[in-house]
Amino acid sequence: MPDRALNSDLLRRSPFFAAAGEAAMERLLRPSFTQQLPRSTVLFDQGEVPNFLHLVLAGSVGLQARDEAGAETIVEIFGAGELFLAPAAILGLPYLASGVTLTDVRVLMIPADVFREGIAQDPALSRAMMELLARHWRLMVDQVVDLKLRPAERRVARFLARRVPEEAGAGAVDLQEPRGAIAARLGMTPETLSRTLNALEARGAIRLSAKRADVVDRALLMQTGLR
Amino acid sequence: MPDRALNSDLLRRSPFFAAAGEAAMERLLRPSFTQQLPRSTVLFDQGEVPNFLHLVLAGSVGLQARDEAGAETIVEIFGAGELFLAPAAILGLPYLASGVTLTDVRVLMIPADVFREGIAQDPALSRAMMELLARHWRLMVDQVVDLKLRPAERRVARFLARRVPEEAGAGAVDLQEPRGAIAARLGMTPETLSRTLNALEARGAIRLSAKRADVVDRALLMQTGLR
DNA sequence: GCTCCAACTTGATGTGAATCAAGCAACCGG
DNA sequence: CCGGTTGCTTGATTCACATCAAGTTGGAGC
Repeated sequence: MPDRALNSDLLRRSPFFAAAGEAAMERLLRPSFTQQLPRSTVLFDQGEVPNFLHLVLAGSVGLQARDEAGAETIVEIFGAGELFLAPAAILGLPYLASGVTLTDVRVLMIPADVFREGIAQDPALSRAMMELLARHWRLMVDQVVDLKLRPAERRVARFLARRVPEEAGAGAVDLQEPRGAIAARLGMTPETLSRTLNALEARGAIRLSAKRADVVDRALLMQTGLR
Repeated sequence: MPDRALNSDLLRRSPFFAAAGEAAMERLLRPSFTQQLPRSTVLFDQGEVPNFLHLVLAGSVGLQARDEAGAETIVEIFGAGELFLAPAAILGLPYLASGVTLTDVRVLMIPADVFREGIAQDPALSRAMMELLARHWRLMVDQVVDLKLRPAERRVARFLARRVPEEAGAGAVDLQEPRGAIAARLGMTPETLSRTLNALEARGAIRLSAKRADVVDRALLMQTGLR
């Protein structure tokens, strides 16, 4: 099956499975299955106990948290190749956020018990897991710093820049996920995001088209004078 | 040495060593040593490569991040019994924040290489580490939700409430660390923190004295109508 | 094609918290 | 005891961003 081959190629490339090794990958994959889901599907709900780990094969998934008043936000967006296990699976605690598809999505569903057995027995897998957790912790630290120190325009600029290959001076950034989701991830309203993107375009740093933003000048985008 | 006995008791109680087991604890502790440091000491600096893991024995330590413009904030505050290894040690990457003592502090310094060997060889330790990372990830998720959804007064209320035993209706919260540090941890200025604490006192939820806040009415403090 | 609805943008106004600017207590060394 | 520094509070003002309120655009369904 060509599709299956394509998937396993993506998996092998993912930093997680690269570190875990073929054996662990084989072991986790055997009892797993993929699912094709339309946008706005709830993968799991805040408060549930995890039965699966999710690995995004295509599209993107948002971690959506709801506070006591019912207000919602997106904590993080995970794209193709990312395993986002919500450490809930490790701790055996209820999710503290929901998983919602932000685009049409293909996900690999890995049974949580198989995974738990795996990390108990396979040191390479457990090592890979630790590295994944460490990286994810750092992502969140970075976001906290972003929210505390940087104004909206700068957050948007960084968000776009991070999606362009490091060394490239320019590149296209897909914005397939709804504006509202991106805005929530960045801690602002859709209105503010819209205005900010326009401002960056006016500055000549990006060019907007339908579902993408073309980074024209990375240096300009990241310019520190940027408010 | 009575001091040593006291420490090891604290250590045994810490969720990390409780999970890691006596053997791992013994192994990590042998090559470690403690240090007594005055307030405002830098334990390690953003950008450095980690040589030690730190376990707070007394006092509190702040994870302080600096952005490109030189502005600073406190990402998290760690208190007695907490191992805060900045996953840098696992990944072997430079710290993305500095560690600064917010009070007089006693810390246990665990050599990073001993720790790395430990997690490679001892499954119980590696398991404990994973759980620690998972818990820390959740702390950061919680903080992101806080910053995105809750106004200043509510953040302060939650911060105070989290420091009172769950089931207790009232209790004293130590505010030993400088106001500026607490404000930064909460993503606000010292001025705003000061005003907010006054507002909570006016509301009758807390009573302020020198270096502490007495939670008088936990329910009132966490009241959802609270702006 | 036209209609309807959701997603997004654009504009006008409001506001929570930052900033700016004094005060004021506690603490230190002399 | 006293001048100076440091940390905190209090008050006046400003501003970045949210909120509220129309547009506008683009599909999806018929």
